[in-house]
Amino acid sequence: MERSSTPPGGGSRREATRQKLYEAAVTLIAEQGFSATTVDEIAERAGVAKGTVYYNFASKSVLFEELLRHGVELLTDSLREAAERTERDGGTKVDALDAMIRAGLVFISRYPAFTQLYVAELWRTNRAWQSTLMVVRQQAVAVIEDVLREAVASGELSDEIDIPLTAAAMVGMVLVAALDWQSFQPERSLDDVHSALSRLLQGRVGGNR
Amino acid sequence: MERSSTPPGGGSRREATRQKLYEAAVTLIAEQGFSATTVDEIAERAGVAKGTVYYNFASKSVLFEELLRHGVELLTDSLREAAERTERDGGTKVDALDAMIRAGLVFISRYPAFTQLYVAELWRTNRAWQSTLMVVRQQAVAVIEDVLREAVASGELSDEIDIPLTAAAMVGMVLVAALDWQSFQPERSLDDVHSALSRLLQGRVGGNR
DNA sequence: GTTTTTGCACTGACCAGTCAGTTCAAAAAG
DNA sequence: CTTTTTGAACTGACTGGTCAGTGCAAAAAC
Repeated sequence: MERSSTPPGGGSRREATRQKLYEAAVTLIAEQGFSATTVDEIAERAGVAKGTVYYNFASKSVLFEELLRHGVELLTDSLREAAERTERDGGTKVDALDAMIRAGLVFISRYPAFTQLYVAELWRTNRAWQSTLMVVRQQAVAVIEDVLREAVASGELSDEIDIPLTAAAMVGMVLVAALDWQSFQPERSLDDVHSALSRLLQGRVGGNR
Repeated sequence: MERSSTPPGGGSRREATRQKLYEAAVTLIAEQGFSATTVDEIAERAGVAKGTVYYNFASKSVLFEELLRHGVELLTDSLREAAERTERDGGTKVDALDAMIRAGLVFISRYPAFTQLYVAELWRTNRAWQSTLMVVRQQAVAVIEDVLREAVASGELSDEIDIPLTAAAMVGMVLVAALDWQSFQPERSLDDVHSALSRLLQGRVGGNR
């Protein structure tokens, strides 16, 4: 049983296998959806035997759930980090929001398949991993809501804004713009996309009254 | 042997069956996804035999494609109508955008399942109905882009805005805010949600510079 | 006005194929 | 030696699609 020497990452052998399975699963499920993706396909794409999948994960859906948790954790960390960095650098709260938008775009362009898959599952009901999804969603949205709340507290934003709705709208703005960017005009630069969204957020589109 | 005579409802018997199948399919697929939804389930929910599904549609995916076409047509008409009505009433282009946001919200609250399903499929690749989806997406986005373009032409909006990206961002804003509204705080009124989004569009959130 | 025919719309049992998950002996890796 | 992986065979439930047959109301025939 050939094995490709020591995995570059440094983790245990098992962890490396898990990672390969995540990567295989995420692209396949993003393309085809969870149900249409077979365990055989995942194993093949990852270059392991089917038995290995079941040695590492209890079931197909457990693999998927852990994938979701893993991915959203990356996103949440990245958003939080962006906000904190801005804070340290003496930026305003609005600057922090802007930095989070950029961080969101960076994340989506780095992990487009994960994003796709997440969006496709988020608003479904009656699925096994529904609760996992809710928890994980709340973690990510909370980061944005926190910054919005601070911005209101500091008087930077009007206290008339609706925090959860505004957060959701911002997520949607970034998500859809980024997915469209990736799918339909991938030649555009990240800065391009970011500046279009900044302009929208900062009210240089709709005219003010 | 003439068939034509119209049964009570108004449409032919066949059309009524098709409608029932659409309704059954849209909720099931929104909940579970395309592949996880069986033709047996669709038939049962619609109260017809499985054979009837295949009598009316060539295949499961054809049923789904026609469903997509049908739904997006409703949306597109509604958006266009909102924009035209505003125009007739002497509103500005920005007013038209605002009216379209409202029309979007109304549509989503009326057909949440369809919206869910559409979002879940839109960015997938390698699926049979990919091309249908693209066509239908373009129809809807074009309506928004047209109004944005007119607003720029009339000087109402800066000509520095990126039309396709701004349109995508607006779609995302409405989509995600509305889905979150439906899923997580359904008690909110449409006006509530609409005013939060208006505020965002019209730059009363991010502070101006 | 009664009987017969026609064909659309629908039915549901059935089939051939697919897939998640299991099993396990053996081999590789460490 | 222990942990991990392999790989192939197997199971049993499930699924998309098929097809011979039914019901029925309008049309045709008488």
